[in-house]
Amino acid sequence: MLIGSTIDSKKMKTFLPVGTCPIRDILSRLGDKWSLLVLVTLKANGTMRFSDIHKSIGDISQRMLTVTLRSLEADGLVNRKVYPEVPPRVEYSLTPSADELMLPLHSLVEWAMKNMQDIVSSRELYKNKG
Amino acid sequence: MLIGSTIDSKKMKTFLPVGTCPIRDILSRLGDKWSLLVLVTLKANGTMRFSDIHKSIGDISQRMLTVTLRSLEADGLVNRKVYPEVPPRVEYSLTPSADELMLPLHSLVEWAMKNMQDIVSSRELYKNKG
DNA sequence: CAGCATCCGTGAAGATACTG
DNA sequence: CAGTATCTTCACGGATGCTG
Repeated sequence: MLIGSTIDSKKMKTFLPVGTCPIRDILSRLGDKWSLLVLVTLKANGTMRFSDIHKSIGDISQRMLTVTLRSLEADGLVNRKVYPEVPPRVEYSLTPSADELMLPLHSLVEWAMKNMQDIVSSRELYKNKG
Repeated sequence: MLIGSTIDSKKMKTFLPVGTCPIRDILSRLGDKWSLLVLVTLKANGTMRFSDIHKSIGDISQRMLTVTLRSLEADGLVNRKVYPEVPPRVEYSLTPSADELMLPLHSLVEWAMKNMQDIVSSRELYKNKG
């Protein structure tokens, strides 16, 4: 449940604006083009170097991988460890917080797998008629 | 787990591009600015009219509410029932598919509630130092 | 290797006005 | 009431080039 309150005469539940609602905030973060994919990649492979994540995902640009990793790091979802070597080495891994996130995410993924066909069919139907 | 395969010598798990991956597809849908909020609003209030949803959410534009509802309808997540009256009345409700979605979503929300403070703190910390 | 800087195109979304 | 139409803005993300 989002943070809601009952404010009008109809007893209708309403919700806080995005700036103060944790769910809207977090979902919009995770819902960007790459965050989720980076998290799942790190989950699947454990600690990874920048170039490995890049190769693993394939169609992400260097810039967007950097941006995404920085954002996840800022949110405390990934650890970033720099080794002062030449050539440089940077390793990324999930934080405990992100590990916890994987469980709800997993059930969401299961829902998606289960309902994927229906959604595709529904879209097709909607497109061809309305 | 996303749809992955082991392709290179490092046994690194890789993932399919967005067009063919149900999870990336669905998450990007749900991760847009308003879909989730509309779904949760409908879950909390049951069947609702257009204007009620509009009032309940508050800061969504008429246009974006229409766009979002159409998208959810196309995906088979909301029912749209039009009553041929004057003035017109249109009622929206969740489909069974969307109802199922609420469970994984709920655990995601719980994670968000639980970790919200840490995330905010982490962001603050990141901003002030790096 | 792991990035940062810069430029730029595109689509998402807001504001406003109008309608059956 | 429940939209549609149009215009505009702006941030996301891609491409490219450079660097410690």
